[in-house]
This record gives sequence, C-alpha cells and structure tokens, in this order.
Amino acid sequence: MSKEGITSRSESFADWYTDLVVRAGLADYSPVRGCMVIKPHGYAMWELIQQGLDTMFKETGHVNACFPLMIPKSFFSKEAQHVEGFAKECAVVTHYRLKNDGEGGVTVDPEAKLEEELILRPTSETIIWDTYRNWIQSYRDLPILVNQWANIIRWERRTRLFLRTTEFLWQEGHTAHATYDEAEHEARRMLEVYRRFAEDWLAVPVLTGVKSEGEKFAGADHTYCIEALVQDKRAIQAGTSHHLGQNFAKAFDVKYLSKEGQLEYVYATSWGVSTRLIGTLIMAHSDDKGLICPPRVAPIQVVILPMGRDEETRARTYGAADQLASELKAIAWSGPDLSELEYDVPELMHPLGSRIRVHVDKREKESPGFKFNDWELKGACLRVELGPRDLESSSCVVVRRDRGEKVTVSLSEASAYISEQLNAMQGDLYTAALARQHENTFWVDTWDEFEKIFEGEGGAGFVMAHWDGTQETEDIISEKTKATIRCIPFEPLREGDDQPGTCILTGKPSKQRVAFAKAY
RNA sequence: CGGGGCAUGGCGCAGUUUGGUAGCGCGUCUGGUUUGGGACCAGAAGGCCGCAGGUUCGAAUCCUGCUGCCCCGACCA
Repeated sequence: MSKEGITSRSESFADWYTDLVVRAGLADYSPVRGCMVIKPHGYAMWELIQQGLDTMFKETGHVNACFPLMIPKSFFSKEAQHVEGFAKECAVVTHYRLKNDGEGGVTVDPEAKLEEELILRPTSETIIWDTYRNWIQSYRDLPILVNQWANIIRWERRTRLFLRTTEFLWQEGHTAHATYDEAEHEARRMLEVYRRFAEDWLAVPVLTGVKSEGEKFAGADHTYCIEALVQDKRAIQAGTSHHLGQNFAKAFDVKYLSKEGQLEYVYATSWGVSTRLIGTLIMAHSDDKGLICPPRVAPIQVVILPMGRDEETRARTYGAADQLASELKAIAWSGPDLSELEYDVPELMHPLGSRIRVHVDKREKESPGFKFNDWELKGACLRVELGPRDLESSSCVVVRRDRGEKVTVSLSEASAYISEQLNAMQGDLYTAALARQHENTFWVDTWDEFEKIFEGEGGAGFVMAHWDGTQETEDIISEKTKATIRCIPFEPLREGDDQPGTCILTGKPSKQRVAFAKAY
C-alpha cells in the first residue's frame, strides 16, 4: 500500500478490502487478537443499519429486549445439536477476581474460581429459551416476538475486519409460536425483511433460499438465508432466519396450554444479521479510490467543499456553503420509493423519515485536491465544490461518488438536484450490483465444466447446477472445488431451474438446481 | 491446528548478511507562503530497536528461549 491511495482490487482484493476499511476510518485492529475497534465513521454506518432494520422489526410487531452476555455452562448441554455447532469456539469465564502478582502486575486469583463456569454467548438461544419457559404458560402468551441488539463472542480461528471477528455486533430475533405453520411464516417473513433491507438499503441484490443440511444452523429444523455476490465473485451469507421447530422448547421444557387444554411444546424461530453487512456492502460497491456507500446508509451523504485563496473569498464561499447546507438539512430525505419492486411482505414497511446528512469541510490546512481524495476514500455520496469561480455564476460543481463526473448546477437548483441524485445513486448502485450478479451467474450441466469454472484462486460467481440432495455429494463437491451450496433458491432464477435433472457429480436424480459458489 | 511472514518514534519502512554514535518518508508542533485533483520552504519535538537470558570491550545486528500480530490452508455468520 502506498501512502497515497489503497491497494487496487486487481492487485489483491483482500488487501484492497483491509486497506479500505482501515484507511477510510471505519475500523481498526485492537490489542486483542481477532477483535476490532469500530471507529465513529464505521459505527455511524451500523447505527443507520440499526435504525432501518429496527423500524422494520417494529412494523412487524417485534419488541426489543436484552439478555445477559454470560450463560451458565450447564445450559449448553441441554441441546446437543446446537452445542456441536459452537462448542469449539466458546470463550469461558472461570474466575471472578484478580490479585497482585507481587511483580507489578496482576494474576488470576485461584481462590476466586467460579462454581459454575460461564460461557460468553456465541448466540443466545439457550438463555432466551430458559427465560421463555417462565414467560409462557398458555396459548394467550403466544406469540412472543422479541429482538435483541447485542454483541457476540465466537473464538474464530481466522478473522477479518467486519466479515469475521471474535466479537461482533448483531441483532438476534427470537420468537415463540403455537404452531409449526406460524413459526414457518415468521421465519419466511423475517427473511423477506432481510431481503428487502439488503436490496433497498444496502443496494445489494441477494438470492433467497434454504440451506442444505450441511450448511444449516445446528439447532435448527431448517435455515433460510440471503446470499450476496461481491466483486471478487465470492458469495457471502448476509443474513439467516431459522425455523427451530420444537428443538429448544424440548431442550428447555417450554410448553403451553392450548385452547383445547392440551400441553404442547412451543415452536421457535431465530434470525439475525451482523456487522458483516458492512463488509458486504463495502465489497459489493466500492472501488479503488475507496468506499462507495449507498445513500441510505452513508454517514455523510453530501460534503461541501468551500474554497478560497484569501480571507475575503473564504468568507463568501463559506457563507454560500453554510447556506446550501442548511437548505439540504431542511430536506426530508428517506430515499427513493422502490415499492414498485413488489416485495412479498404483508406489512407495509416504509423507510425512516430523515434529513439529508451534509457536512461542510472547512479544514484550511488541507488542499482541495487532498479533500477530493479524502472524501472519495471515506465514501461521501456527493461532493459539492464551491469556489470563487462558481460564486461568479451563482453555481456549484456536484460530483457523484459512483460516477465521478463534474456537473455544474446553479445554486438555486442545487438542493433539489442533490436530493434527486441521492435517489438516483441509491437505485443505480442496486442496478449495477444486480447486473454484476447476473453476469456472474452461470448454468452448468457437466462435471468437467463445473470443476473448470471453480479452478484457481478467487470466486467464480454463482453456479446453478443439479445436485442429488445428499450430504455425501455436497462434501465431495466442496472438497474437490472449494465451492459450497449457498442455498436452494425459493424461486427459479431461470425458467426450468426448479425442474428435475441429474446431479452434476453423481448423475443421480436431482429435484432442482441449487446455487453453488465459493464463499466468505 | 499446520505453513509462511513480521515485530525499530504516532503510522509506514531501511539498517541485521559482515556487531562500532539509531536513520528515512509520512504525520505532529512553530513560523511564513499557499488553496479548482493528494501544496511548498524553514525550524522543532518525538525511540528500553517486542520480552527474557546469553556471547562480546561493545548487540537493533550473533546465539537460545518466549510472547504477540498479520497472511495462506483445515473449521465457521
């Protein structure tokens, strides 16, 4: 990485990503291995994501709560399936006190050993279902629709900023229902919320579908997911929604008295997205100059750069910049109306009302050229240049981050133009990403071709191919090609995808094509 | 858990082969000139060379041990 700019994507996609995250001031490494500091600029993106999703959760009838970070170890033996998935990556609290080691440091006090060790939550199903047992007696107590915004600890071997860290932020919804069908509806409905959020807010098109047995959450009956494709043609799981069946109700003995007076086990769902969404949108849209951020989740949507050589000129350009900024701040901007896209969500979900997020950059030490590059790196959606030449003609120069073209606009029309361009950029980013997804989705019918497409390093896009439905075949395929089944899509991507065929590897009968890809 | 790399002012690095006053760039601070695509000049501050031993008159440099981080594989959101 040179002192100016970041590693290019063509040189090394992985280095590009890390350079971007660090240099754009989104996050940084911490003193603890695998953990990151989310810096204000990156955290602002997370806050916008939270606001958008939380509104949608409220509109679908959910309420927020917060459960403890530490979970008794004994809870983990209650549900064997679930433990299998996480046991290898749990942090354990064994003591509750330190003492002086006599050499100027501290040491764990062996006298302060916990009677029962505590697990730092890798996910909260166990403690939540232990709690739900007390909340649920009759059918009148159902459904329970609770979400929590929380941090999670998973001791991952290999970590990457935002994509996989030891500690990360997420939300986890945990719902309880009287019937299988109701839980099924909930799991599907929340997946649709995720799809809508990914597409409308993050401008990232996703495949929706069900996970294969091998890829599903260990404690689930079945798992749904949204899968995105990023610029290096790798897939990334951007959100999951699980139908947990009665697994946790049985493990924690959660029963309700039905209308008919019968004691029945409760059905459950859980669903979550994490700070990984930030990594996803970075890899989906950004370029070699830095972050390209969809306006809806951009901490700074418009940056105004007033310029001037001398005090007198600056007084004038600063005045004009402040004036424009206050005009923009008065505009209620919540993003384009994408309702024509017709989502399969019963509840009306409208984006938050908000104001245009604008910043006037009055740093006098930095040259305009430096500021151009700096804001391109940081992902301001629109840059407004306002210098003496512009004031002569009562205009300004507006540059869209994703286009880079300089457009001269009169000051009287600037705020309306900027508002329009934010809408346009939100839509254009989605369209571009969708085109990229289409260009990188392939239909393959022979094993030779399948192996060839996944040859070499890096991703190869989505490959739609037939699969005989067995775990063994899935394992062999991933061993040979590094590609995994990302999902079994709900809807055929192309006509005939949902028709029977023969397995790409074994030649055995296949019910439908599934989406393969190399994944993050 | 295997393989590789790295550890030197705030950041990025050189110096290590062949031991001899700790250097460069960026950033920071001061002053001045600048400002439409990463400005310039002058001056200044800032280091237990990851830790612990050892060899030596003398160690960033050689030897031994340790620790940490990053990257690549197997496992995972």
